Amino acid sequence: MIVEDEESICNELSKLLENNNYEPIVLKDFSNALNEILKVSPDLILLDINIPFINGKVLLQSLRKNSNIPVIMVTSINSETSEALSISYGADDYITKPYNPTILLLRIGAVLKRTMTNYDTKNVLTYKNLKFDITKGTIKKDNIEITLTKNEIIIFAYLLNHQNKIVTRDELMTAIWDTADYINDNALTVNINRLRNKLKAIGFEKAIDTRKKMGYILL
Amino acid sequence: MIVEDEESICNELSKLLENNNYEPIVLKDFSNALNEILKVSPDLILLDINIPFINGKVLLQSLRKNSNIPVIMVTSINSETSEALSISYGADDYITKPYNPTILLLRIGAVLKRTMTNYDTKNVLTYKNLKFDITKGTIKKDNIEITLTKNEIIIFAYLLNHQNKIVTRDELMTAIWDTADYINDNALTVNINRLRNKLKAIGFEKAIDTRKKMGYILL
DNA sequence: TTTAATTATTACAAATTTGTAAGATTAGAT
DNA sequence: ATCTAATCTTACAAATTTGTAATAATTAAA
Repeated sequence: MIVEDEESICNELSKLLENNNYEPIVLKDFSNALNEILKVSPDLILLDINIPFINGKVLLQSLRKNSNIPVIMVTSINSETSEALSISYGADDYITKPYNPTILLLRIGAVLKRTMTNYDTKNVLTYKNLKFDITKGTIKKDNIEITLTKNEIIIFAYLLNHQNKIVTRDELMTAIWDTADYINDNALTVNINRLRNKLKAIGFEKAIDTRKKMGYILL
Repeated sequence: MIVEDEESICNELSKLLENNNYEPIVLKDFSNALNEILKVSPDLILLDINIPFINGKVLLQSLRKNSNIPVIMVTSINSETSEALSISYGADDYITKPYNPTILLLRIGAVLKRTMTNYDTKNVLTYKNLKFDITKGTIKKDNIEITLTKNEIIIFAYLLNHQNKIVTRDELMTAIWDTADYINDNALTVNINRLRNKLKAIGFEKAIDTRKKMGYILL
């Protein structure tokens, strides 16, 4: 995700990233940046320190209260103080404008490599403003924590790994029982129902949407 | 992991990778390559197509029967046929010698980026010649599959994420119950015991080693 | 070699999870 | 607007998982 107000730079960056098999998203509404970031949940953020409405460092600080999404700070001034400050606010790396495309790509690769292997990115999936510990089967939102059972974990993980795509009932049944022609096809419905009730308890009433005759989708 | 017989190239590559925060391991014994690879379970393999004892392509083919570890093929001949063949044998990318260091780093970054985000790398951990589906809590070895319970999943995942390091009983208790001063400290011992029995059933009798007064270690 | 602390094993009861059945609701086709 | 197939809800019994306690085995220190 590119968080940057100069449109020419946004376009340049988008093209560069697309050509290297990334899927750049440009953040436009800075007034609601934090929510937007949490909603999209990008793999990495290129964050310009000088954006309108909100200071980049302040945004980073609030983001860090909810998320470990890797952030590379982008700034026009090359000062050691700036760099040190960015890192202390929770940035993963720091780069100055004008950037060298190759160097930028290498830094992105390095940050992703570093962050993709730690516990949190391997075992904790993020969905909006909640964190799903896939191993423990716990979902944390603010200070509330709920616990999922084995089948609920499988369903939620599957939906999360296919977010914004319709997932068929057969797919889910195969994920749980390794076969879709389960004796009682209602068993899935019941398990979905149980998961939904737990999600409702933490304020996600309409997270799992039914697409009749097609399947389910995690919004 | 570097699979290459020319020592000068090995040294060069190792230095390059170390300088970029990777942890290169050079494979020396080609006669037992497959087992060695599965034992080490590296994040990525640079595989020279012309190594002694075993043909690189054959090695890749046997590897793919057990593992999805990303592989970049290295060859001295630049032919489209070679490239197509490597990919068809299951390589993730292809590069020719002599390589440009920057390009190599970019390709490594690109391959890791691609592979780190798919289901198998996010939800399936590899341990020796078995695969642990962290979401379903199943361990597969050859054609045998065992199922772990919630606590066993937490313990095994924790040990796996701290492989070859001693893990204290307190750490494990905190991982399971969020607090180490659990009412009955024997509960952990019992759960370790249950996990060990299941691992024994698939031929991993001595995987979890006790380090008395210190904790446990996954070998 | 003996001793004491640490870790392992086993069986059991309580708690949780799961599938099932039976009935209620919903949405889309006619 | 009606009907029907698809999905949902609820309660219950069976199966699984879990912690506990009592006892056994092991290891490191004295």
